[in-house]
Amino acid sequence: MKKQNSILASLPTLRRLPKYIHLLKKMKLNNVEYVSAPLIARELEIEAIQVRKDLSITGIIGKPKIGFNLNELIVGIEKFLNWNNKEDAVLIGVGALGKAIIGYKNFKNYGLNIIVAFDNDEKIIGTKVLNVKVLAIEKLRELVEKKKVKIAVITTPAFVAQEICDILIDAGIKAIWNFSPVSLKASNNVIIESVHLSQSLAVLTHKLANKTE
Amino acid sequence: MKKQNSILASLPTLRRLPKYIHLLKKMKLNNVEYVSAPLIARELEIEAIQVRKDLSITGIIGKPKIGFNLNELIVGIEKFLNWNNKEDAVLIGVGALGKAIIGYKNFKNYGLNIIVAFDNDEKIIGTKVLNVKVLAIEKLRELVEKKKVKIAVITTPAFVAQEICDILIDAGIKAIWNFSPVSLKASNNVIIESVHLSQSLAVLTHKLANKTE
DNA sequence: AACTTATCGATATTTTTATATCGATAAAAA
DNA sequence: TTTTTATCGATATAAAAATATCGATAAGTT
Repeated sequence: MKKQNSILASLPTLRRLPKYIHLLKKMKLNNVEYVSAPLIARELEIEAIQVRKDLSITGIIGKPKIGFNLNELIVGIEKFLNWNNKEDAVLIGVGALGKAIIGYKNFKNYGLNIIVAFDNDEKIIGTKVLNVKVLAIEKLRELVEKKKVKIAVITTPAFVAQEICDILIDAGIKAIWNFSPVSLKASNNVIIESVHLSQSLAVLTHKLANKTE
Repeated sequence: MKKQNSILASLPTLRRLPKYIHLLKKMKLNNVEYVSAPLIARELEIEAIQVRKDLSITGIIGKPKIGFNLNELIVGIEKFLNWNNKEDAVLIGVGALGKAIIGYKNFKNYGLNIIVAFDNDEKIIGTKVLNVKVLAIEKLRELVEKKKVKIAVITTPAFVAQEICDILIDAGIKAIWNFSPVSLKASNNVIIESVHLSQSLAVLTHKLANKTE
């Protein structure tokens, strides 16, 4: 039986790819044309061999002594991540975090296009956050079904997150980007990708507490 | 020579610890007294053995057939992460994301106490975001030095992040929680922990594009 | 009180990820 | 044109993390 939601790269590799894109785009502004693995490695403070191995997954091949063509590489990575196809998405929970995500217009370069937001607060329903309309939660299901939206962003308080998740999946959502501090339960043909800020904070606080000097 | 910023647990373990805390605190509300590794594993959809191994690092020992004392475990993990000591922190960049972080009052339970924020926008300098004063960037260095603040949160736009980082380190900051999409450069006795949302999004978009059904 | 059971914690194995090695190649220099 | 050089990409090794195994133990059952 084929594994569901299989990925073609290891998670660590997948997570490094956006770093390469960031760096490459920055270099592009300086009209750099070719970039080598050792150069990228130096900039990002990782090993050259790891860069080469990560990049190999895109199929882009480099030239000895010179490196990789910058544009080819950017396009190759973006294709691999499917960032060339901007997927429509809905966002649920227009609190401070929700607004921040909507405001982060760069996400369009990351394949994510938030077309509409939902909330249950009468005061903001009907308003707009940077061209993104805020609708009542009741309209969520209908819109997702009608527009065949595949991606949802959950930025609600924890206590409603699972409920929203259930509605979304029932309406046909295929992938959820979850910012609520909850382990969402869903059938495993739905992709759940969570950002738990506490995880990152745990690394920081523990390291700080055990600093040697 | 001793390795700098050494940690006593692997990064994957460190990142799972907050998940355990979340679950355990939720269980505590239901007056659960003991919790076993297999039970935690089922809830979080990971392997029991991994839970046991992760928890062993706290030194808390469990009883066969019963499991671990819930309260002991919570306290044990929190101590390990140093979340029992609330460290004062400053936040720089009071945009939508900065406000979201300030508003996330739970961070106090995660050892982080944001005492003051900084921005360069005249319109918000002098105002408050949920009891947190917003001061001018110019006062950053002085305050950090005077109050001996160790942690800073960077939620500025990308193009000023490195500059702010340099000021912070010069003022004596020991750890930076970075939300800007930039690889901050710093001497390696300073802890930099970055939240790059594009990393998480890369995992999601790639998985969605390669979904088998 | 003896037996059964679930889970613990220590040790061993497997899997995954990162790093090292090295011949091949193409650009630049001699 | 030949030589030198830096980097590529394939294969091999090492390190890290996840998972399996198993005797020990204490709660619950007979």
